[in-house]
Amino acid sequence: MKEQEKNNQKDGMELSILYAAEELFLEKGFNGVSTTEIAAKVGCNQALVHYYYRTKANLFQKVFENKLKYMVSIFEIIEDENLSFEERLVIKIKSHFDALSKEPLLPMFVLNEIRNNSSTDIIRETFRQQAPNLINKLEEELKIEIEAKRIRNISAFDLLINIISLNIFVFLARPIMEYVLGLDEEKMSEMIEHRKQEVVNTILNSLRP
Amino acid sequence: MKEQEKNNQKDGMELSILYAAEELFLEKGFNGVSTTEIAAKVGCNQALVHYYYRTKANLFQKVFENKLKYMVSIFEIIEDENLSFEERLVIKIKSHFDALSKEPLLPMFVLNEIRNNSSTDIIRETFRQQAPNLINKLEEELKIEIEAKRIRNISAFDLLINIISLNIFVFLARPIMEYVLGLDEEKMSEMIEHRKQEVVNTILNSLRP
DNA sequence: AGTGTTATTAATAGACTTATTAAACAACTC
DNA sequence: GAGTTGTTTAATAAGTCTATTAATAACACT
Repeated sequence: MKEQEKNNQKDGMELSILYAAEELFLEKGFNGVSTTEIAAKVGCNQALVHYYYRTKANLFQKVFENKLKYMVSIFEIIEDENLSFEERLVIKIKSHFDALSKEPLLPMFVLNEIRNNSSTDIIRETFRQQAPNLINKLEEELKIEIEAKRIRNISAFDLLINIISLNIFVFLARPIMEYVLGLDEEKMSEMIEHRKQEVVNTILNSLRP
Repeated sequence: MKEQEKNNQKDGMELSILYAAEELFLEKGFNGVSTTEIAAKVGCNQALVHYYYRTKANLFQKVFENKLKYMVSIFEIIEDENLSFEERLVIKIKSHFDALSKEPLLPMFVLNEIRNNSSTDIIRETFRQQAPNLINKLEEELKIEIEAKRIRNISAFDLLINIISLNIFVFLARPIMEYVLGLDEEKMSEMIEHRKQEVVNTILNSLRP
């Protein structure tokens, strides 16, 4: 509905299709969406989807690449040298969390499509490009802090996994929580905001020497 | 292959089908598996799947219920009154983690099928039966510890979420890690074992007052 | 206005899926 | 050994999905 008016008019049929596909794939995954459904959402003929993207897999790949890029870009955070390690860490955690808030379906989407081992190559490449850089940087920072006995001994890998685990979960489990806890939209975002702070507390506390 | 010989012979066609379905659904989800594929795995005619379970959805439901039961049963742990809170907590964390190790595909499976909002009723019921009981018990224990200033102030809900988040992630992200880090089977289980200890450390540390 | 190019649609082929049905088969009872 | 019951199979209806094709509409340019 919204996507339609946004881009249909002039330039945009190709993009409209991409955006509609994006939304649907995020919600239901590759197998859960048909090109017919995408066309219906855009309000165009189903053949048009194939006209622009040839195959469904092709279209999906485009969506997936975009999302994956966003997912890893989350971690590229501006480092402010004036701040302490702890202050920088808090910023990292919170901005990671906030980025997920903006795309709450992203974690499930990526994890699930990885399970379906579609497009493993893109994933491998994307992560291999980003992960080592990220970990090495963090490792250096940690070394200093650990040696100064300001935090306990922990590897960058473990710290990163801890942060990601804690940050991601609430978005993965959102549907469960909604009905198990019976939360409405508002209570839900309150809870999410609360979790953000709790993750920060947990991580910081867990790092004390 | 293994399932076939296990149960095909006498009593077992009905169960063979269930087990084959279980394995396939866990691996690929509802949409990713056809009754034809299930039959092929069992080595029987496709109509037989429907003979015993009428519909694919029906069969899936049976599998899902079983898995969901297992998932929540993980938390029903024998409480040893002689142990300290910390000791009991460590046991809980570790046995939760170990249970997941035995069914590493379970978290992804459950989370994903919840997203596809198939069978939301079963989920709601199952969790509503178990969750409050679990949380209340933990809440009581926590109260004592917090009042005695042995741990920081934290809600049972948050602690539970923290534990589950940290424990689950490594199984969700296993496929990613496998190729990103290039780990073989052995290195992988080493890493998993390492993570188990790291989760314990993180949780315990994070609870200190 | 006419011609060539691009965008869009309707129609449909071909592959697969679920589910049903009727018939073949096996096992067991009397 | 004929009949009854329950199990298994082959065949197939009905539907959906992807992808292609041929025909039409829209547009751009001279």
